[in-house]
Order: sequence, then structure tokens, then C-alpha cells
Amino acid sequence: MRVRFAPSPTGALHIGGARAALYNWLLAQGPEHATFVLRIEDTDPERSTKENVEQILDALRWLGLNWDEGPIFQTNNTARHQEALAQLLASGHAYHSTAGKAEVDAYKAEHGASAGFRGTPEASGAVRLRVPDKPATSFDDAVRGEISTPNASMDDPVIARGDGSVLYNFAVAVDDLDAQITHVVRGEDHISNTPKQLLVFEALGAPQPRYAHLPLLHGPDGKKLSKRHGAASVQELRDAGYLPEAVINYIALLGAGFAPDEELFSAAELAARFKLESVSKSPAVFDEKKLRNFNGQYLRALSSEELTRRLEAFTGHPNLAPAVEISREKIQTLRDFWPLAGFIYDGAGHDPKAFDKWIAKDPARLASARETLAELPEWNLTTIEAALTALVEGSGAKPGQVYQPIRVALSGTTVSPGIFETLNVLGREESLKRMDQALDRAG
RNA sequence: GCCCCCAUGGUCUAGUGGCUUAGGACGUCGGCCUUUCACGCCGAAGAUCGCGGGUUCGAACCCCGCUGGGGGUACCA
Repeated sequence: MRVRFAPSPTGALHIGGARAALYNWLLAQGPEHATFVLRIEDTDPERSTKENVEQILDALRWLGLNWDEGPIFQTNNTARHQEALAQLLASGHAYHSTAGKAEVDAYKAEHGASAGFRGTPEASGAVRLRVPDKPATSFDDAVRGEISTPNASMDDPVIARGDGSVLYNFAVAVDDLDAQITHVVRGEDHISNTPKQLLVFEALGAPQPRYAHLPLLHGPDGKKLSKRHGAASVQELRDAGYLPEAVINYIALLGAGFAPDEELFSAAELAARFKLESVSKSPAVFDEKKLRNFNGQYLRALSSEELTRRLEAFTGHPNLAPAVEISREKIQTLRDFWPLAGFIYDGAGHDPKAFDKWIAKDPARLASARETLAELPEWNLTTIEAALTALVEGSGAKPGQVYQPIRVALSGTTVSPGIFETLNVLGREESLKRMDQALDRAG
């Protein structure tokens, strides 16, 4: 079994593309042990750029989707494409034609709206493939079953431009043939291209691969997923603080079921369970809420050392270990970390509303907490907690009335890691300093 | 217009003729926990399985029609 992922470098790798890549990769890692070929479809000089190629490879690497062969650049195979083109011209399977949209429209006006265009061979012009005079071109899709298109309704497809350069549907078929691809797993938007490609294989007298068309991914509005729907590309997901393993797991589930009552799977488990036959036929909507939940679960499963490494890489800030330890239960993504615990390193922020409510209105609360803490003979989690708990009980106040002023003094806001833990991590000197500053501010 | 594909709670899915008074997950709502926010735990609401016909003793599962949605329709990929 040989599979391939063949993105065109006309933009960043989108989630739909990532899932197509993933499913091919699962086939390679799973029991079938397929060989995974990566090919870059760069035959459109207008839209293909080197930067996009790099971005795609980068996204694939980040996700951990390694390939066995390639990347093969389609533009490097022009000699072979020309050879195959000449072969079809010589065998009469293809012909030159200068017919354009006007001629095709005129043809349909004469022969009926559903009649496929048939041109007359000319001395020059673009090259069209002659659609055989047979009832239909059919194939057995691995996820959808039999798909059949009447030949009479298919236009003779243009396979090479007037300047001789080949077009997508021709190049794909030739490249898949040369790479001996046995299974083409790609998006549903290629279903209507498949008969054309099948015809190329047929004209070349070559065996046809098996096809599997994946359902498309839609945005919340039910339309094809696009940049307008938020985090649509792999890069954006990475920047939003998602873990690659969570993205892999979530994306795999978007379009296939792997078990009746389980959803969390490692890449290896996904590969072991994946079957093309169990891929869903209907489009799925990308739901970031669920990804977030998955990400939180993966994140909490990480060791503190590993989580710290990733957060340091993500934020670019060193020595995060103490803060990570007291924040890890509270964050869902890597990006959640800094807004929650960054104050430990950046100093207290200032949220006027929080300050007014918890400190300015009644500075005495904070002052007495500050005095209690200042008297501590030893500064550690146990002593801090004991002292503050006693203060709460002794003052008859609600816990929040004692803790919130401290929290606001230390962080600037009402949300932070546990207050005892935060005091402990900050240390006596820094903690008292921040409380003093808040007290000064309150006048 | 023409060709093709699809249709289970808000979302992702399980289900392939009786085990289904349709299972799980996310989300939502309520409660517990509690120093904030989260996490965790407990519980609940939410699906006439798009609609209409068949086939069958019996259909979410099979057949037909319809409706709705999507994709393609380039000398793009």
C-alpha cells in the first residue's frame, strides 16, 4: 500500500488539509504499513510560493506527521509529463484544440445543457483528452462506495495549456502512476476530478489506484471552512497554544469514529484503529470548544517538567517551573498561562475595578493581612496557610474578604493561582512589597 | 443551468433489520467542592434518527421520491 498527501502551496496548511495528511499518515503507521509519499503540487506558478511550501512542511513537522518519500515537487516532473502527453497525442487519446469557453457554450446550446463538449482535432492549441464513448466512468470509493459519472455529460478535459504546460488533472494522474500510489485519500472536493484522472490512467493503459474521499470540514455557518472562521490553519492553532497531540486527536475524530464510547487516543492508538471504511460521509463542523477541552486533558496529563519545557518555549520566558506548578490545573491551553500567572514575573497589573472593590474601599483588610504575614517566622506554604486561616477565623470575615484583597495586591486582578501558593512562590519580600504598594496606592 | 456527494440532540460521533424506551464526548443548565478562576465529582435538559411513501411480523438501519445542505463545473490546484 502506497499513499500520498499532495497539497498545493497556495496558502498555509488548513485543518482540512491537516486531516487529509493525518489520515494518510495513520494508514502508514497502522497495520497496513503504507508508504507515505509527500508531493507538492506546484504547477500553478501564479499562486505557488516557496514560503507556503515551508509553512506546510513546518506544520506537518509540528504535528509529527512524518513522510517516507519526498517532498516531490510536481514541477520537477515536467519531462515525464511531456512524455506522457506526447504518448496520448500519438495514440489518439488526446488532441489539440483552440476551443475555449465560447465554443463549449455554443456546443451545449446545440447539443443540450448536459452534453459534454467534444472538440475537433486541430493543428495546434491546448490539449484535450478525448472522453471515451462509453456509458459511464465509475469507481468504488473506499468511503462512499460506487460513484458513477455518465461519460456523455463530461467535457473533453483540457490537460495541457496552449503553451504545452500540463494541467492539474493530468499531472496528478501521471505522478500518482509514477509514484505507484495505490490509494488516493483526499478531500471530497476532488470527487468530480476523479473521473477525469481515471480517464488519464485508462488512456495511458495503466492500472488505476483506489480512491477514498474524505468529507469536507465546515465552519459554524455550515459553509466550507475558511479563514473567516477563526483558527483555520495549523499555525494559528499552534499560536493559540494548542498541543499537537491534542490537535491530532481532535482532528482525527472530526470525520471518523474510532470507538463507541472513548475519544482520547494517542496517535499510535488512532493508527491501530483507523479504517478508511469507517470514515464518515458527511461534512463536520470544526468546534474549537471541544478542542479546548481535549487540549486541557492532554495538558494536565503532561509531567510538570514537560509542561514547563513547553510553556518556556511557547512564552519565550525561562525559569517558569514554580509558576507552572501552581497554575497547571487552571489552564486549558499554553496561551492561558501568561494571562493567569505572568504577574509573578511582570509584577502586579492594575485592574481599577478590582482595586476599588477589594482594596480602596477597605484598606484595613489588606493591612491586617499584611501584618499577619509580616510576622511569620518562616515563609512556606504551611505557615502561610495556617496564619491566614487563623486570621479569617479570628476576624469573623468571609474567606474571600481576606483573600481577595491579597490576590488583587499581588496580581492586580481577581483571578490568579491559589493565594497561599502564590504568596509562597513570590516569597516574603516580594509579597510584602506588592501589598505595601497597593496600600500606598489606596492612600 | 449541468454533473456529483451528503443528511442521528447546538457540535463531533456510535449504531449496518429485533439487544435501542437511540449509546458516548464537547457544549449548555443545576448542584457539590471552594480563597478567585479553573479542575474534579454528581445530576438534568436536549434527537418525532430531514420529510413522504414503500419492503418487512418488525427500519435510524433496505428501496423510491422529495426537500435541504455541500462540492465541482477554469488553458487553478
